[in-house]
Amino acid sequence: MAAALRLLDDHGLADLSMRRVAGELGLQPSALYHHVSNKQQLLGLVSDALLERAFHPGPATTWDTRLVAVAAALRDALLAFRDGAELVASTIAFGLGGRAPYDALVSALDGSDVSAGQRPTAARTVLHYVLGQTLQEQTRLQADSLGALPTGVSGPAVEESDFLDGLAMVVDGVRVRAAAGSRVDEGA
Amino acid sequence: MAAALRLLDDHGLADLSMRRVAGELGLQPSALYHHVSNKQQLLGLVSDALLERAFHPGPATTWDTRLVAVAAALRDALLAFRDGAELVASTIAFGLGGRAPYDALVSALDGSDVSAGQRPTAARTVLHYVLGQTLQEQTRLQADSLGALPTGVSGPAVEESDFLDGLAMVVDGVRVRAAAGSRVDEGA
DNA sequence: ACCTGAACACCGTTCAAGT
DNA sequence: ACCTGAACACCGTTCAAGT
Repeated sequence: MAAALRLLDDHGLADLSMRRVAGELGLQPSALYHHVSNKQQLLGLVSDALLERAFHPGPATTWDTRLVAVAAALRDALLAFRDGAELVASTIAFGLGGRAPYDALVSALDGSDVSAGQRPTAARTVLHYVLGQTLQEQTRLQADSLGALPTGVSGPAVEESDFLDGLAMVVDGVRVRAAAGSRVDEGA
Repeated sequence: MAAALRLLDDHGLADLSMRRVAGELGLQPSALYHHVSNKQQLLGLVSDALLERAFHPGPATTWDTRLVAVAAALRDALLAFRDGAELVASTIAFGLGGRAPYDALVSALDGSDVSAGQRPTAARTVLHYVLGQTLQEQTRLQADSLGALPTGVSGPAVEESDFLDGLAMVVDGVRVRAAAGSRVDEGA
């Protein structure tokens, strides 16, 4: 995992091949198949290793600040490694890793008025937002670092506020459900 | 494009290689490089061709029903081709195609109280939700079609209601912004 | 303008064989 | 249990050469 993460961060996801990982370890490619049954599974393990090292949401008191904190921590983790968003998004989509972020989002809703039935929906929605937005961000950042000069010396991190704006919208959507839940309670 | 879409739908994205597309046309692989500068560009064109054939949102009167209609039409388009969600999501993420859905979402907000500055954010948020959710849905559908027996004869399209539930949450988030916009107007 | 033929530098995966 | 060596069936891309 250490070798794979080093390879990922130094050369990108495209170079994270079975042959290169094996080479990094001084092994033949076929040796990896004694520890993993195919490349997708290895990528799932690398994705989990990345999250273990970089995904550390801090504590927060209310459910909505917790949701924002988990989302921001996930974005930070994905941006901490080259192609991190692409790797984690794809392993999550194919269900071979990256369950920690989803679980953290569901836990963030503990003590909220969002009904138990709606929490998976809320968690998935926030997760899709963070993955999609961060993937696009990271792709653009890497395109810029290869592309033309920084024509506008464009200033720092225009993207972070974009991220937080969209995130606030999603959280507002969840809040509407929380309000509906508490109204039902009050009505009962 | 017709050959590529046939290949995609019959054999999946993994088999949509330059060599297979060329073979389908009775050409050498190198011949494709006279029409396209690399594989990513070709995938962008295939993605746009897919959307042209399958993405047809119907008309709707209010901005929020329009948003839902565009989102549902996009989901339908992605599900209409094998690996459609994966193809379109990746070309959109890398900025090589699939601009039509984003544009349609922005247009859907015409006449809403969402401010001009917030419309791109709202459109991106809905777009990320649809792509992420549909990718996960399609992946699971295809895993099921290969995997074990339908143990529960599980009933039709549990996923569609999941999709609509999450979509409603996102649209609620946008609605909060629309309400904020109209309140500003009333206040002035 | 459009295509062929051949080559370069890679892939993931399998499998017999070794220790 | 863990690994090597060799092979199979592929990749994307380049480039001289043809018409």
